[in-house]
Amino acid sequence: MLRLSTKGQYGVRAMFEIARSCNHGPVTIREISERQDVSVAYLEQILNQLRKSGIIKSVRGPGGGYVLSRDPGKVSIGEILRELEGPVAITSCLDPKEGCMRVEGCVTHLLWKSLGENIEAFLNSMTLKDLLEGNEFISLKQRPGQVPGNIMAKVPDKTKARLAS
Amino acid sequence: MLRLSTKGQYGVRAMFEIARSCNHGPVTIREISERQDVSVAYLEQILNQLRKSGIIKSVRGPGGGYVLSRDPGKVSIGEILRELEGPVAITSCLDPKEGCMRVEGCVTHLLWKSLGENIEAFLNSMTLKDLLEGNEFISLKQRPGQVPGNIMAKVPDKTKARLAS
DNA sequence: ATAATAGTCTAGTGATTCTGTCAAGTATTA
DNA sequence: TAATACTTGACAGAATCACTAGACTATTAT
Ligand code: FES
Ligand code: FES
Repeated sequence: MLRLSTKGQYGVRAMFEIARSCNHGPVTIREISERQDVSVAYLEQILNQLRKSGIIKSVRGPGGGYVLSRDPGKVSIGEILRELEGPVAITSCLDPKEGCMRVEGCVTHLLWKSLGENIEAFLNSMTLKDLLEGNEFISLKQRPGQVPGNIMAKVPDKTKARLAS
Repeated sequence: MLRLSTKGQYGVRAMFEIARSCNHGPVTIREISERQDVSVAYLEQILNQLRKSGIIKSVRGPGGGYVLSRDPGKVSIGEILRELEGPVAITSCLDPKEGCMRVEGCVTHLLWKSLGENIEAFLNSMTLKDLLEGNEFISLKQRPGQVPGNIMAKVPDKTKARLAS
């Protein structure tokens, strides 16, 4: 349940690639495609949508590609996903475009609303910088009984190597 | 993004109706249908699935209907949804039935995993009893700056009346 | 017995959304 | 002017969703 579409997933992975090269000039769609195993044609769609929102900028012609408009620390995962898939809306009742006549007196409405707010807070608190640093597994909230632990403990060696390069 | 199917939503609302009458004998599908505006035929499917999981029991014949197998406080929303829609799986990579070859070295895998665990914890912490008491809007976690406040403050009068009866 | 009540089970179907592909075009640079 | 790269809109197959239909079984009251 609660699956994210591939569009959103690929979008975040593409943004990671752009963020990773933010000090090395623009990244081409082809490069992103090769590094993340997503077709060029599909990425075109996704990146275009993100460009229109102003989150990334494009450079045309030879040597061109995509660059971040902002600091990686200022781009949240929530923002990327909202642009590609619309706002979090667990139920149609909570979708600004739809709504519901039964909200008043509905026993579950606040439940879904609360869950949605939780998710949104999580996604907004996570940025591309966290992804670059391998911090993505730090939950927004530590539940009772859970201990933070060593930040790099769970990061695979492979990832460490890529991040170091 | 991240929409819950109507099946899950209706399932929780149906379970609420069964829980509400847990001291008044079985509830018929017809009653649930009328109180929650869901078709009898669709509810048949949903309740049958929940019955097979053992979460509710059925009584056939006149005067029959459905009853809870357990205390409302022992039935979590997570359990209901898991039964109807499978486990939380933000991405196919996290779905026990699918998986992914790229997990090692994938920069987003832990992000989605962490989000999924957060959601699951929220859903598991919420029970039918909370719904009956109108506590459903208490977020699992109070974020910094948020104050708990009066528990019944946001509950509509309509709901209060229904809960009192 | 039998009629009425109420749950059980299996299929199937139209609508929608998802997950892409394709092709023709525009802008920039060497 | 050729090569590189992004831009845009249309479209199509597959999968999932959100139900509906219909035939069947079990229980109780009369
Ligand atoms: S059914 Fe729409 S708010 Fe509950
Ligand atoms: S793509 Fe499957 S784990 Fe990241």
